[in-house]
Amino acid sequence: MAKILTEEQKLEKRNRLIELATSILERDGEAGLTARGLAREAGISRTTPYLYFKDKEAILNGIRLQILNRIIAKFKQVDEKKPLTQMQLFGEIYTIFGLEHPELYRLVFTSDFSLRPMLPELQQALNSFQSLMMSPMQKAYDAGLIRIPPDRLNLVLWSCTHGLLSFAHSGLIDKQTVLPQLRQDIGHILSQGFLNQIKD
Amino acid sequence: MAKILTEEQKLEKRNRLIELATSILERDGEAGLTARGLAREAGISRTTPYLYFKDKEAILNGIRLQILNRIIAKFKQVDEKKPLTQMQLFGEIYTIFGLEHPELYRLVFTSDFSLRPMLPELQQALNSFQSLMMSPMQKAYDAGLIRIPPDRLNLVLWSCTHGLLSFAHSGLIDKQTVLPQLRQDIGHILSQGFLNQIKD
DNA sequence: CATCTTAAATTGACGCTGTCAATAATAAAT
DNA sequence: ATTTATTATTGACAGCGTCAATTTAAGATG
Repeated sequence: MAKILTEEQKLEKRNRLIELATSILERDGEAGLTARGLAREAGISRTTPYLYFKDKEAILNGIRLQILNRIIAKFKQVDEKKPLTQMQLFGEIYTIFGLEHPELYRLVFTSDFSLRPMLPELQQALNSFQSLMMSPMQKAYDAGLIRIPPDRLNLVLWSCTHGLLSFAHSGLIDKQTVLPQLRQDIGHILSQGFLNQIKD
Repeated sequence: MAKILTEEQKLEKRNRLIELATSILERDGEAGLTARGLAREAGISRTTPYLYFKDKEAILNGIRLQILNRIIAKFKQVDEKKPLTQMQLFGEIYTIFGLEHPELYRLVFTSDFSLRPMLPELQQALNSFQSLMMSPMQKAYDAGLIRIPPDRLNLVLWSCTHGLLSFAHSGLIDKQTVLPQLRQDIGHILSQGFLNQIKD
């Protein structure tokens, strides 16, 4: 059809495909997301997606990247100074996203990156995400509000949250118990085990 | 070939297929487990598995059931009276299984049962697993060793463990950090937050 | 203007998958 | 020996990811 697409136009087309793929994923689940189906819904021919993506995995990586950036953007919108409150807000944002977008969450946080090494761009986005997630913990630790190193606290809270979300997605526990459980038990864990006693 | 197979013989064939499917799953991952490949390795024709399983999902359910029973059997081998030690042993058994058999673990504990209802047999096996997992907590609670209801404690510990395993499987954290992290932080959480102070 | 070049898109093809329907093979019953 | 019922196989279909060959059409060149 066309010739000489600006690099920008190419990226635009690629991004439109990623957006569409994301919505298909959310609607039909991972098994329902196919390169051919994506092309069909985009109104292009079967193999055209392969002009913009090396293979199906590249499409998935595109989605992963977009989702991570979405979450990062939400974190950055938080306007809150007290580190502990900020930490809690980050946790709620993360959890609510996981509850509202099970398929997207699963794609980002439960894929297997242990065989082929992770795409560098994705690795970098994950690093940004992680350090953003940990920043309030770091601040709290530096301020003496917490008596456990931030990376360890992060791992405890993150894995606990992730575990609950995973069970909720599996149907092993009720979705509605996730947030209350987290608020109650993480609050309990923090106040009893990890926080220094502060008078108000 | 044959006619009139004893119900027992049928089950035997079915179980042999499940065993084979399990080893394929462990070797090649979920994507590498196909009904046709299973038949190939079993030395039978393409569609013969469908005589013993309604569809591919039924094969997966067979594997899930077998694995759960394996874990349950390991729990039952534990010979330990002190409830807190028993609880810890159960946790280690669970975690080590998850570390050693990532594909099997994923199939059982991260599949999506939220769309179609879970197979009743599987639901029942899961219930057995859960109540076995919780039994030392229940005992500890009854004995006044713990000040949080067993179901809540179970959810905290289980989700934290599951989260770490899931991250290890994804490659987001190092496998070797899982057990130490659990021993350290769960121990910490328990002693600081959930256990009553006992003199020795 | 017409022609050439080249990037973009399409169609064809291959082997793989899950699964249904039709057929074959075989062991027991008559 | 023939019938019957059960186990197994083959054929077939649509869908998939993906590579190769082909078509399309926009800009460059004459």
